[in-house]
Amino acid sequence: MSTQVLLADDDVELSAMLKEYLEREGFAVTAVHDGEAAARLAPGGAYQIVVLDVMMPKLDGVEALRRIRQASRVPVIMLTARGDDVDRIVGLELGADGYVPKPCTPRELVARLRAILRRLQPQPDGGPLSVSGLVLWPEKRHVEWQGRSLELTGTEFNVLEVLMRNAGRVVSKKELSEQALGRPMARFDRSVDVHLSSVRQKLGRGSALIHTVRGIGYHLAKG
Amino acid sequence: MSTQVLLADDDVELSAMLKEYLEREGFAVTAVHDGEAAARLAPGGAYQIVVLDVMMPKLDGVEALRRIRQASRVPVIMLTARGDDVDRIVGLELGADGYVPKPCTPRELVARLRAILRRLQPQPDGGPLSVSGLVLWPEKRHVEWQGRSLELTGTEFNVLEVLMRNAGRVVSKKELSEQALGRPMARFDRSVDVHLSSVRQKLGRGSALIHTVRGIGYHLAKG
DNA sequence: AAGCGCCGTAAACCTTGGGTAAAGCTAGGT
DNA sequence: ACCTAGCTTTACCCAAGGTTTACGGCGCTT
Repeated sequence: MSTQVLLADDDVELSAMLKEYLEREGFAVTAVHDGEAAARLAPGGAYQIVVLDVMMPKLDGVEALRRIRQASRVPVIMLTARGDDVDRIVGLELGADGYVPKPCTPRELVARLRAILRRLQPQPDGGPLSVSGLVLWPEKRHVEWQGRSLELTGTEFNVLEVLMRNAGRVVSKKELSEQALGRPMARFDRSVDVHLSSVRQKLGRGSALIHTVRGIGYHLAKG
Repeated sequence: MSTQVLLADDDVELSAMLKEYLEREGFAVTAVHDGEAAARLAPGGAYQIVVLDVMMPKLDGVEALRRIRQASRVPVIMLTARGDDVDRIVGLELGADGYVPKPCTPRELVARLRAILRRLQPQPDGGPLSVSGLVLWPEKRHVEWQGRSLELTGTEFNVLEVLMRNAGRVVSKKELSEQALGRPMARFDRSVDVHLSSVRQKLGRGSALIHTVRGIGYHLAKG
């Protein structure tokens, strides 16, 4: 089974060329030409990796990435103008897994794709996470607490997933903001607190599992 | 051979304190107090790592970094005002290798230095500290005494960590204030005493491990 | 033994951070 | 255009915890 790639770039000719090259290299490529389509298709689970051009009509790459991250942790590579470090930084903070300066040769892109995929392989994803009575299926976006299904919103789910992936250690609010909300934490930003509060409410008695570490972040008890 | 650090910060007192601490941690420190000197010395190859305050006379840290990067890839850590994401972004864009929010404890800075150096040239570090029945995990901010978890506040944890890192020798109250509270000790300042008192209470019988050395500081028994 | 300075610690004080309800704001759906 | 779900911001309150104060005790010095 070949690797499914979602390629989002508004330059139709360039896309075609990259697609052809990638397919010759053994990838299966779906090409779209605006950020909206990318944001719609990427989280569906059909793709192992997503390539996003930063400059795109309707929705630019950064905004598309933000939306994707609200629903999915699929690996994303950003294509940025060469030397545009700001886009690069913003992208990485929003949770991009890599970037490639543009213009680039198809070979550079493939090398980067392979590097990212190799780096992410060792994590045997896909199985459910299970921590002290909580069971979470990342792809199904479904959680259960002591066998009962929890009705969480997208962000609440992300918050809980990050905590479960790091069960047993303190996760800083900064990390939670970046990984679960997909953006750097700002001063006076209470969003993480509020989502966490909601998660606790929905957990009911189980809320005791999540321990506040004042001035740092939160901690999900393991074991 | 110890690691050569170039420290650039215009606050002379703070520099002296950081220098003292870094030297006790095994670094060799050269301190300068403006960006011009930093930019002149940093690229020479004499230093393994450079710490730059963003706010400095003559040449600010960002500009100094820019000049350094024209001539050298020496690792650079920026000291930025807490929460100033703009400086942070600009710094990273220009090729800084890390940043530390200010004010920070010397311990935070050292941790960051070690992290950067480790990332750039793999050196092991970071396991739990273990001293006569106490086990402390710095990253998890968790301590156990004879297998039982201790519920310490942030500062109490810092105090105990400093004592454990220096187990077997007397640690002065001045050092404790600087390293655990992150500020120089003032006259009539009893804060260290009070935190230490709390730690002892929570240690219960184990409080016997910590000896008061009248007129100097405290001593945590090793072995 | 008297005096002084240092320490232990309880308690007052005060600042900061977190919980959470509710208002504000989008984006998507109908 | 309106409605709705859900994320963010705001606002208020309370609690945690850091610092300062106060006082009592102990030890060293003379």
